[in-house]
Amino acid sequence: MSTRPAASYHHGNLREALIEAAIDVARERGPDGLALRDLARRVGVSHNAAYRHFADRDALVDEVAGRGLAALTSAMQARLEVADLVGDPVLRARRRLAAAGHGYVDFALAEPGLFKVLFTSYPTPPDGAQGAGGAAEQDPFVMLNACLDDLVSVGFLAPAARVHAEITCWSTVHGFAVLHVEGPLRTASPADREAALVATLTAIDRGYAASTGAVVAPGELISHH
Amino acid sequence: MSTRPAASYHHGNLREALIEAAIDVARERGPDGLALRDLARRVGVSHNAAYRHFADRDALVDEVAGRGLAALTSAMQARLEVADLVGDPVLRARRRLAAAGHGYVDFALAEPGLFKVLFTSYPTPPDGAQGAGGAAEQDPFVMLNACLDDLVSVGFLAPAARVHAEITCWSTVHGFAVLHVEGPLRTASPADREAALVATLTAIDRGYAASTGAVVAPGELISHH
DNA sequence: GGCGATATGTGGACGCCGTCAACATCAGGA
DNA sequence: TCCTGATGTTGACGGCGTCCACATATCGCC
Repeated sequence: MSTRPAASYHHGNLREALIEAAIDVARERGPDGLALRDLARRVGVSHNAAYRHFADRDALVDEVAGRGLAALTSAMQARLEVADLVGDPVLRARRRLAAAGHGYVDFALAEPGLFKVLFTSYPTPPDGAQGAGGAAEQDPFVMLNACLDDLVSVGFLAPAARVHAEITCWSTVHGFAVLHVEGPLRTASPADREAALVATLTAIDRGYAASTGAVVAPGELISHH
Repeated sequence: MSTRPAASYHHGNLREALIEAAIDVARERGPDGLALRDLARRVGVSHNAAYRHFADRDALVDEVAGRGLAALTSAMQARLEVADLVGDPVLRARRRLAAAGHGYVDFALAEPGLFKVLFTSYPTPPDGAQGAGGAAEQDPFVMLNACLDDLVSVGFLAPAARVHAEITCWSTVHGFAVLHVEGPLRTASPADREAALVATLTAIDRGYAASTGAVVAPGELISHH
């Protein structure tokens, strides 16, 4: 009867039920609201039952973080795909970088709980990126590097300025997200937030244009929705 | 006997003792390691004694965050003062912005525990900055704005690019700190970290130079230690 | 078909934690 | 001197993560 994994034994497949409940709680209350006993109570099972599927609380949180990472990746990829519609290769590459950043921040603001959980156990990227196993190719960090490599190959970003650019871009976008999600700027209005984000993405674009002396026109970076 | 506030009554002045113990713990274990009962145990007083001086745990954490903010401010100010020694006004203004960012990141890496506590309760800046009360003038956000205004007045940063620049700079530097202190880049070597930070500060400088077409020479931004 | 190994879930206990309520003790002013 | 308020103590409650012993359902093997 391995064709029906659900609705068997005491609970069914409890592991997945726990994870789904954990995602719900994480979205509402963030990582600190995640409690094994509370989760067990919600699923209708007694405390300690979770220990048959997770070594400890951190293991469950890691699982939620993995799902959150996949969601973040999807959000970024959706943004990247609309940027791909641009005809001009240079503008397309520039829009792709801005889209990746925009998707990153939008996800953080749309799902603050998942975003916080995500960064309680994010895999260290420098090694995990080069795996041939396919899954790593959808990692946000890998996507960012691809965008930057594109910018170099179309001649918008100078190779010398490419060095450490992934750190700079990630830092900017991540800092913007953290400051607005749980930091001192969390009280900013959505309009101010969006304006500041566009200004920030534009500043990065302008800086990279300067590395090759490329000419940029104002307002062409952000797609007119 | 109000001239000797210490060494009186049951404990002396317990409030300060608790705060100092809390700072020690926060430096070692970060905000999650801060427990009222543990602190009381360390100070040699029974649990609940802290409730005569703090409304709840958050109030104590806020106090530690305040001390941490002062320490961050001092670290940044020390960096700013060495940048002030530069003769040329334009280079001085550029170095001041880089120094502010460098000091911010260095503090985060030198005191990761305090840095994390700091951002569990950081005051929202847009209003708190304009107080005439003197204390706000040493706020890091105010210092950053002053650096950016300097860049505009010496003609290095275009007024149009000044808009939202404080958000961009803060985001970049804060994201860099967070990613390296508690994030996915926490395993980076100190050498890589420093190189990436210099590259990031340089990228910001280059981008702002482009706003007015100012000419920059490579390597002149970071002071030769 | 039956039986034992294994996987899964239960109940209890321990020691943390924050917090509230009641009680004890000390300082200083009326 | 004695009362009042500030300060510290003891006890309790519920919640948490985690370990242990026990119960029960499932599956493989004979």
